[in-house]
Amino acid sequence: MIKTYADIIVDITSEKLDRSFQYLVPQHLEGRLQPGMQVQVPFGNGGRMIKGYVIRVTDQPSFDVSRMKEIRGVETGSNSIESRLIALAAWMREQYGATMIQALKTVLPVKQKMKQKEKRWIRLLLEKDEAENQLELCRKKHYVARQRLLEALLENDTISYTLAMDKLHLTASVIKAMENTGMIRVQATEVYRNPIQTTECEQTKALLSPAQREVADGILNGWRENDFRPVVIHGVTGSGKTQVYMELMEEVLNQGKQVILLIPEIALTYQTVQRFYRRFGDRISVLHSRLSPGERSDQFERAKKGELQVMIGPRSALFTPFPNLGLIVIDEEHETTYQSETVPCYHARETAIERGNLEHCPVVLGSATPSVDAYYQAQNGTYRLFELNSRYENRQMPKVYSVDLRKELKQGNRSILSSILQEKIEERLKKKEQIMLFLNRRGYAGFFSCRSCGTVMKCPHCDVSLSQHRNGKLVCHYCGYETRQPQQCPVCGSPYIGGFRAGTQQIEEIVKKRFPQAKVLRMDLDTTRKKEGHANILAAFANQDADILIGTQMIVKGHDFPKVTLVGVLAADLSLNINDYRASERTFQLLTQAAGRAGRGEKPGEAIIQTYQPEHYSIQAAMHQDYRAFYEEEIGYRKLLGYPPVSNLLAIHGSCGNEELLETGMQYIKKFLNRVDSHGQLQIIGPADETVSKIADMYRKVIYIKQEDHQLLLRAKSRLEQYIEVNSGFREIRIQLDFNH
DNA sequence: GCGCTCCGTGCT
DNA sequence: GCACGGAGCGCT
Repeated sequence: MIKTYADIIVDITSEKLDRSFQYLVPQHLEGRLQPGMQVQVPFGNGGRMIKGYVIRVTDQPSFDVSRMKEIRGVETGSNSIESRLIALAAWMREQYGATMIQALKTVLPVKQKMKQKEKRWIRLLLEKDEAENQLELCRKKHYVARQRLLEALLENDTISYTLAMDKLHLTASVIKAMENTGMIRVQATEVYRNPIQTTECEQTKALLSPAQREVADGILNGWRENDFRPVVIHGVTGSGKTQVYMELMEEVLNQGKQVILLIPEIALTYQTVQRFYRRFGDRISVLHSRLSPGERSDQFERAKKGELQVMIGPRSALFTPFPNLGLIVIDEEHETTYQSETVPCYHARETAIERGNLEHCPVVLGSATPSVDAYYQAQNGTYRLFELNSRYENRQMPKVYSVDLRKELKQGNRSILSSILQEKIEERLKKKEQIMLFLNRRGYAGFFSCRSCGTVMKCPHCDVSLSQHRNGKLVCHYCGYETRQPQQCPVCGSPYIGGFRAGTQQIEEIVKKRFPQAKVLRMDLDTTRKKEGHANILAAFANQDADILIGTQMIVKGHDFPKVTLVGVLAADLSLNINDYRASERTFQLLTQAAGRAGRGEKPGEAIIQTYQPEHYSIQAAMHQDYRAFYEEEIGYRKLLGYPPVSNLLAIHGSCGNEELLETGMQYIKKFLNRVDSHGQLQIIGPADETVSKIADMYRKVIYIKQEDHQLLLRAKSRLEQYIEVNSGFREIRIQLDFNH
């Protein structure tokens, strides 16, 4: 019989203990222990019993067995929210190649490191006039300390204890004495701050259209028949998916369960939240990136205690510790922001589905342009598919035209605005309707180059070109390197050196020059940097303080401007040229979403897509607003080349300051993989330079492995992880594994 | 997080 | 020479 060992994370919130400890598995627990289970283990010199969570069971000890202690017992009610979330973290670790600690940190609420020094408050117990009498009394008796405190309390009936001590120079004895007289009370309440501030609101309930009703009923009927497969709602832009979500949420809430609603951060605006608030009242709370870790964990704490029923937020809201989770909704499921950029690089959609599995709760994915991954699963029956094919109240879909910029150039128009677009803008301005101009900046850097020899100014630390900023500086977007704009080419000395014009600022200038009568707003990183800048611009445009809104991707996400009847996409195909198998998918989604901004009010809308590749299928499909056509074309291409979702793709990213060391390291990995893969089942590609081959002086290389069988790939991944851990040669190289990203 | 060790301080 | 206590270490 082989002995088994368990890696345990102890339940002590301290940076120092943020790693696993290995324990012996006693005979009676052998084979019964599962990751995520809660156990009792002796810890520390005193052998004091504490809670721990199993994160891995293995038959290979990685610690001196003679010094190892034994697991004492399994928690009987080992089904707490925490253990379910830890099981989710274990899955994330396995799936996305992270350490358990990294996974746990993303999943569990950040408990405050400062041992929540119970913040104490002093509260005035007296009525105002009575307090003033007391104050007068203190003045007479020259009780200066009491006087100061009363004055402060009259202004603000609760003040923090520490503030009273420091600012008002009081001593504990004074406060104690006053507390004994019954004038004040010292209390240690935790004050939760609800990030939503709103006025009283009636709980409104919009009637569903027949199409929405049908979708909602279809989904609910499935649940009643215990069909808990994930659901994809493919609803065209403006079809009112939100109302369907609300209907489903209502049903789940009525069963006494809780709901998580994920929204891309960029769409998480006051208006969106208000809509849900109006329907569900203060049972909801919102997470967003501006919340401090403390405020965030407050919200999680409230959710755990059952004070909240609905959590709305970006991908991190997925880990809300609801005791009885009944539904997870992911709006705009195709959005790239659901992919985490930091380790573990989890995808909220996949992780939500796993959490759904663990908690037996359904997951609903909604989008006007479903991700190819989700739609593929819906096609093969793993997910259920529902469609909303027309807009709410039968509003018309926008008419979409494409303009071939090559022809435009032949006809002598060198402007970024095609003649048709200029005409249409003119027309809308006359009719006092609004226009959105969308610049697809993905894959584009505002580079600065020499017109004579073609030298492009590059960052000395990264393999990217520098972008030109208005302040006369060139900036690297990867490492923040800055330099003055040179007056002449550093290579050939030519004075004809300058920025490649295509940024939003330049477009703003061009548009202002061409349409001097129009009021123009620009939304990009520069204009939204200020706090609330983002919301201010959107509000101004919604108020019709401007005729034209110019911006990058951030203007196309989910905003509803009823007066917009024309959307112009200035250079549709910039994102087609990036080196990524999802480039076509991203382009199609962006174009469809952008076009979908037009005609959301009473008047029908139009969209103009300017492109150099009008024949490309993702542009064709976006023009005809035909998702199916796009999907069929795209899935064929993915099948042919072995990309997800048809096949699985594991990326092994390596980065290192020493290029040679990196190359040999990556070659070793390749050799190892070839050894493991004795049957030649893995398709190993690389090592090759990353698209950006150097960032902040760290060279970057990548190996891709393609394999249809997910399990087979997972096995190769864990073998590789062990190999890297054991071989000290990899200490200098940062290796990051990434699944289907 | 908590008990244990180590070392400085101060008293005998 | 020893008792006390604060800081910091390590826990499987």
